[in-house]
Order: sequence, then structure tokens, then C-alpha cells
Amino acid sequence: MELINQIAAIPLFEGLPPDQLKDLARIVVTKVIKRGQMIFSEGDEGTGFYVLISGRVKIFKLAPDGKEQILHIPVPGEPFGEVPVFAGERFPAYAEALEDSRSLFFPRSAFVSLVKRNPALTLNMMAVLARRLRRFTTMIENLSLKEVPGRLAAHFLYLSERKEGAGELRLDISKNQLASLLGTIPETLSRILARMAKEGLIETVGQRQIRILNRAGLEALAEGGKRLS
Amino acid sequence: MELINQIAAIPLFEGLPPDQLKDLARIVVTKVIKRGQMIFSEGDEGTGFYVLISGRVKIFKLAPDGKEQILHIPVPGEPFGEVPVFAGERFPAYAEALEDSRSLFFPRSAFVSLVKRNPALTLNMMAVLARRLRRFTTMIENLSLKEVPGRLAAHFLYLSERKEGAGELRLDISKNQLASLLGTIPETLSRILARMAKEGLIETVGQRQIRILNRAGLEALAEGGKRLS
DNA sequence: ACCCTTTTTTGACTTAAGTCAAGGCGTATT
DNA sequence: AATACGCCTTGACTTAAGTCAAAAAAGGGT
Repeated sequence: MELINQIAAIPLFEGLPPDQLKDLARIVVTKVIKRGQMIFSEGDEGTGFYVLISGRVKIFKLAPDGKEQILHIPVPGEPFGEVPVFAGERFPAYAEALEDSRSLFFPRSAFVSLVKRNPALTLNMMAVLARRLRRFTTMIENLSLKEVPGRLAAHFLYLSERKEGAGELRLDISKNQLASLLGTIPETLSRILARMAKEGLIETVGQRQIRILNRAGLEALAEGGKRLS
Repeated sequence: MELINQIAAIPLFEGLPPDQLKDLARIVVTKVIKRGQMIFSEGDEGTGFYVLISGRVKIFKLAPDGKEQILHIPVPGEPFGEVPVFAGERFPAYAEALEDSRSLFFPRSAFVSLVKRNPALTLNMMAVLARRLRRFTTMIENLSLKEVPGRLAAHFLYLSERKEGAGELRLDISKNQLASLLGTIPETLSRILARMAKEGLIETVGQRQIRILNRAGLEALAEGGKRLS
């Protein structure tokens, strides 16, 4: 069955025996979400967690004045909304689809009982949580100790590490969203991109592509060793 | 034995059968740390994790210019340095004692094999990680979406929730450290405390005690609904 | 191809908070 | 008791980045 293959392809469930995959398939719910649709809100009861299958979603905090801070943009195959499964209480943030998306929803209790029976699954889930913690420490560091140019440079370097595409990288979110991910606003982001280009650090190719021209320069910016003039 | 009692008193190990507590006692190492001493550095190989027994430590990021951002100040009984145990790689931050402290060190491999055999321990550890994630999302929100007065107000409210001490609360770190926890600098913190006092929101009692005079006012500040004039 | 919407850019201005520097306070130590 | 050290506060100044406003550019749907 198609569903089982989808589940088996999720890194979190790597190495699960076929019968437990079948158990999962029995409890899972496929959710189709349209661009702009809210998946859950901060404060909602967390009755389970999600795994993104396709599309793109953002996990974010919302200030009363409407400003957003994006916490996380899961890649396909990655879980999200898992905090309440283990810590109880409510979702700590909002989740909304940036594009038409599909995800699998795993109800809490069925999943927890599976965890109890399966050490490998347990360790995988702890690895997910621990990696997310590591990302968040970096995010806190960036927000507190780097200025916007440094954060942007660090983000480009981060993207280029995962793509390995020879200094050519695709932003797969709009600049509005990127600003919100970096803890700034579109106007500021726009100005800093222009400055980076003027200094020959990067080159923008169309609206969603960046070419890194001076990697060492970006690294110096990200480390705080240099600044844009 | 004294050590076993100490281990049994750690919330993370709640409900472990006596023989597994004995296993833990066999692998654990007690570490005594003097005020100012570094426990581990960012980038160090993480060969295990710690549980704070007494004293006080800070987990923090360090910028090249020497500025610090504190990520976390564990309370006694709480684990720290656990990310590399589950996510591999290195410690994502520094740990240093703020006061003379004692902690227990649990080597990674022995602990992991124990986890594999014990679902309750597993779920406890996942709860620890998930709660920390929740704290970090709040920290990111505060850094990005609140100004310093709002962060400080939120911090006071957070402390007063855990102490229940009728609006009287003790800062158990210096104002220098508090500034570093809130993502600002001592000068700014000092000015904002003065403004809060002038507006009758709080009253400072000695150097490390704060009395909340207007809780609703603090809440409005923390939510961003009001600002200091 | 055109209209309408959303995204992005640019300009002028404001402001929160950082820097630098000096002085006062407090408490711990000999 | 005096000294010394770290901690905290205050003042004057600078600056990074936010706000507000408007125009330009890009995309999507009919």
C-alpha cells in the first residue's frame, strides 16, 4: 500500500519492523492543507504530531501587532508539532502552509505506546528533538549576538552546506518569509541584500536564487569579524 | 548509599527500578566545579551529559567580541549538556559554574543502553527535551518580538509563577548575568529597572530582590500592549 | 496579453538600545 | 578599618534597524 511506503520513507521511522509500520498506517491520518491554511494555533491542545510529506509549512510565533517570527520550516519527511506529545500542554507556536501541502498526522496515545515498545524509534525521536534544540540554540545566538547582515550571511552558508550546489543556492521561501525567519523585516532585508551585492559578496539571480561570490567574506560577516560598510 | 539516593531524587530517573539505579550509580561520576570554572566548551566532544546537584551553572553562547548569551540556567536536579548524547556531534554551547557546584556526569554509551531497556526513562528524557524546546521557542519569541522592557517583564512573571511568593521574588543571578540571559547589556537593564520602578510596576528590595507592585502592568508590558514612557 | 494582487525596493525619518566613559556602591579580604 | 575588586548606575553620544509611505517589479488567473 502506498501509505506504508510513505511511512517507511520517513527517517524517523527508519528500521521499524513491517508489522509496526502497519500499526502506524492504521492510526495515521493524511491531512491535505491549502496554501495559507492554518494547521494548528499556539495554545491548541496537542493531540498528536505531524510529518510533512510534500509542500512547505512554517512554524512561527505571532506578536499582538501581527509581526511573525518563524521558528522552523520543516523539510519533507520531517516531523513538526511534536512538543506537546512529550511535554504535554499546548502547541507552543502556530503552523501554517506556505504552499499546498500534504502531511501525516499521528495521534499521540497510539504513538506513545509504540515508542514504549521500540527503542530504535525512541532514539530516532530523541535525535529529532536534540537536533532541533541545536538549531534553536543557533537561532538564539544569531538573534542576540549577530546583526542582521551576519544572520543573513550565516543563513546563506547554512543553505549552501545542505545543497552543495557550488555556490548557487535557491531560497525556497519569499523574502518576506525570509525576513521573518531571520528576525527582521522585508525593508531591512532588501537593503542588506543590496549592500551584499554591491560589495561583491553575492549576486542575485532572479527573485529566488543567490550566487555566492565571496564565501570567505560571508564567513567573516557571519562570525562578526567584518561588517558591511 | 548516598549516591543512589541522589540519583533516585533526580526527576529524570523517577520510577526507575532499584537495580537500574544501581547500574547508574556504577557508571556515574561526581564532578565538583568551582565558581568561574568551565565545565565544557562549545565544540567539545560530548561524551555524556550532566545533572546539576547543587550550586548554579550557566549554559551560554559566546560571541567573538566576548559578549555572552545565556541559553539556560538549570535548577538542581535538571540535566544539561544532553544534546550531543542524542544528536551526536559536539556541545552546542559553553557551560560554566556561576557558584561552587556539584554535578553528576553520566557517560553516553552506558546511558544509551539503559534508555534502550527502559521506556519510562525514555519518556522522561523526551519530556526534558520537549520542555527545553518550549522554553527556547519562548526565548526566540522574546528576542525577536519583544523589546527589552517586555522581556524583563516576562521574565519577572515567569519567576513569580514558579515561586508563588506573593509578588516577592529573588533574582538568583547577578544583574550582569540577567542582562546576558535577556539578550541585552547591564547598562540597558539598569535603566529599564529604574524606569519600571519609577512607573510603580516594581520595587527593588536590596540588590537581588524584586517586589511586583503592578502585575497587570507587567503583563501588559510583556504582551506588548503597553510601553514604558 | 492584461488586470489585479502580492512582493520587493527605495527614501526620509524615528527610535530603542548599544558604546564609551566616569563615578558610586557594596561586600569581601587581609 | 582600610583597601580593593567586582557590580551597578548614570550621562552623553552613536548607530542599527525599525516605521511610514510610495513606487516599481513580479506573478497568477482569466
